[in-house]
Amino acid sequence: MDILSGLNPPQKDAVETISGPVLILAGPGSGKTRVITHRIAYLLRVCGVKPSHIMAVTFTNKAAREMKERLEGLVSFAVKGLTLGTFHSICARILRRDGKIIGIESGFVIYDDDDQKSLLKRTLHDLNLDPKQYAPSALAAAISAAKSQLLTPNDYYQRGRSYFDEITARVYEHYQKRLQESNALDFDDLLMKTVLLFRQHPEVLEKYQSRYTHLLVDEFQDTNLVQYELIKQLGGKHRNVCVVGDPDQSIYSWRYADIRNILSFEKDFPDTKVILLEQNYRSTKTILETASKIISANQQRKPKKLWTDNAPGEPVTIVEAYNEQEEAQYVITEIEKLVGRGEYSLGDFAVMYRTNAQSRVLEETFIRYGTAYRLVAGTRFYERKEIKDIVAYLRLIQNHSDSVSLARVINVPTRGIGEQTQARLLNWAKSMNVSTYEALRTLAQGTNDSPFTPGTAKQLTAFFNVMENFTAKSREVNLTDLFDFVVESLGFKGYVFDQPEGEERWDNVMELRGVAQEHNDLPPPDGLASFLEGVTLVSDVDSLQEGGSAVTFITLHQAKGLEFPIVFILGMEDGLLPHFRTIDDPAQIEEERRLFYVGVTRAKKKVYLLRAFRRTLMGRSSITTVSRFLADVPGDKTSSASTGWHEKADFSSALYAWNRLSPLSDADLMSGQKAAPPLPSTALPDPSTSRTGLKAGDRVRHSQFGEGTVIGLKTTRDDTEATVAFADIGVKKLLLSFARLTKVA
DNA sequence: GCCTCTGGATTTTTT
DNA sequence: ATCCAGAGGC
Repeated sequence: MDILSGLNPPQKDAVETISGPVLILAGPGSGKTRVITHRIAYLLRVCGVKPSHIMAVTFTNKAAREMKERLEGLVSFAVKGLTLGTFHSICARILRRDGKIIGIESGFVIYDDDDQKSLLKRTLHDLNLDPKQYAPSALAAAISAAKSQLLTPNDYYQRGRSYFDEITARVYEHYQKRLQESNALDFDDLLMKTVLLFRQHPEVLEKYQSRYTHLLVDEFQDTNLVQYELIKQLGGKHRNVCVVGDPDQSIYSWRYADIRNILSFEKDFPDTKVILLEQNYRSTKTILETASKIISANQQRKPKKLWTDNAPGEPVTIVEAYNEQEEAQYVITEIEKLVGRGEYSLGDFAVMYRTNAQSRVLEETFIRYGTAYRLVAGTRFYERKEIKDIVAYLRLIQNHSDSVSLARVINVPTRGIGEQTQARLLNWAKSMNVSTYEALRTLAQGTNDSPFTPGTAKQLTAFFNVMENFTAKSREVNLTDLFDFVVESLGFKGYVFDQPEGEERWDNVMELRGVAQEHNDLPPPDGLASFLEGVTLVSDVDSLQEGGSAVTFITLHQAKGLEFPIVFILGMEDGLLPHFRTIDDPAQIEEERRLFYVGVTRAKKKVYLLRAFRRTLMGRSSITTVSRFLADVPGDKTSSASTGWHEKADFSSALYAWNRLSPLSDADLMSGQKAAPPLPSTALPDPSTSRTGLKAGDRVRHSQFGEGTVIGLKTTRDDTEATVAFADIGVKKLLLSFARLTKVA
């Protein structure tokens, strides 16, 4: 049987044990993804299970997409009807179909963190609470914590101890009311409401339980209580539940993931078969042994014995740079050296770090050297204002109750509806006990009982008519036509162009149009719905395209599940890794160590661990402390390198003391003591090359615009903008982080 | 009602 | 260092 060939005995076991609960404990690089895809293929091809009876849950949409591709490669036909996605996207689907019974309209919108924050602010305002005293972010965290433990506002009242708990309970309750009014759910609601739906309506649960005869859950160590509850509910009938995880890679406890789910699983499913995948196929012996040493420093864990047949390979290189600029320079120099030898290409390298802020220096340095890179996250496309505005219009079209979107767009582009008017409108709607949108309708129908002057009433009515017009259109035409209609009716182009970097913003809008186009084959209302869902539930890694000719910059968290031939881990300093916010809690330190472990085990061939002697954080430069984790890295597996600043500085110890005492800037200290940076800053930005490996003159292809020639590249704060001349469309400026430009030979 | 300026906060990780 | 919210001027 070809589905089983090439698997080792425990892998084979994991694929073939399809009845009853299975817990697969899979070490890094042990072929976990392979096992999952083969298992599904086995179910389909050998056991004759229908795709529609299988649910597979992944951590990211990207993982889901890749799994589908690999699966289809294996079974060599298109798999239709399989339920495959993240917990969030699967729950959204369930609630759209069956949420009505617990008061969720199928057209609900999903509020992201930004929307959540807006709504919380309004809630605070309603409750006469000072947002300075009760930080919306802290309340959001508390509410999210509550929801992750299935606590309703009522439960919260009963648990409340401190004054802050009391406040939180009140805010939570009111916030939920506001969400309900807006027909909106936040991320945590997607999970929690699904569990509640199943609890309150066993007949609905029964429907799903019967349908899904086989359940698979990846990254089980990072599930929270609600997700685990869902697994128990859905798998409760057939009990063919297979969960795959690695406690040593649990790094999301701050998102209320709970390792104890692994222990609970064996208790809740007493006949669980446990399968260990311990052979590593990814890394060299040196890397695997180093990683094992690191993780065995954790007290709260079960020891396990990972092994590999791979060659010993090269030592782990530990580097001490002078500061973060030099740290980045070392990375580049090393990469250029290895690429120069022809052994590796840029796509083989990943640079990993604890905090997103660390990517900045990397970017600056890579831009200066003209080395191609790609940053995961950073520029979050969907967080741009012009994008959020359009999306808010589209959301409001789908769901007139969406108060956050309404508030966002009612005066965009400016139509003379200011804060006063908006506050008055909210109050008026409240007094009539209708939604804001319905209040507008009343006004438009010509009531003489409104609190507005005729002029203001006219403005509001105009806005209402615009929305009605959009809504009518949305029922008739496909998504891009609707998109164009909205954008044109609003005069959005002119509006956007009047703002700084207008052209760039406009091109972003056009990129969004390109995304909309992908939903065009669905009939009118569905296209909009599926587009909006995709827009909210995407994550940053989802857009990462592996390989290619650029170095990957990525946080340690995002790196989970990925692999690269060569990995650099930056900022091996106490305060960064482990992060200073975790340092007084041993449990959290252990999680930081797991994070480090995840980073190291991403590497196939070689690992570099870097630290800086001095580092500037939040505007303050100070001398660092070596990460305590380096003490766990076995000395016989490492080699040290230096960027040479010790030797170049003749009085390094004096310099050290001086640094401690003197408030002089880095520039003062470094003059004459350290090699000058390779290029003066006036040489940036280099117009002829970009971090994506494109240069002026290259032929490229764009999904919408067709083929064109790059005529210029400009690096902005967090992105590269390419100016491309397209044959049919003319000259366009495109953001490379988003526009999928492929080079044509 | 809208725009600009300034002081204050802010940075851990994300579906 | 950078971003955001609130205050004050037009």
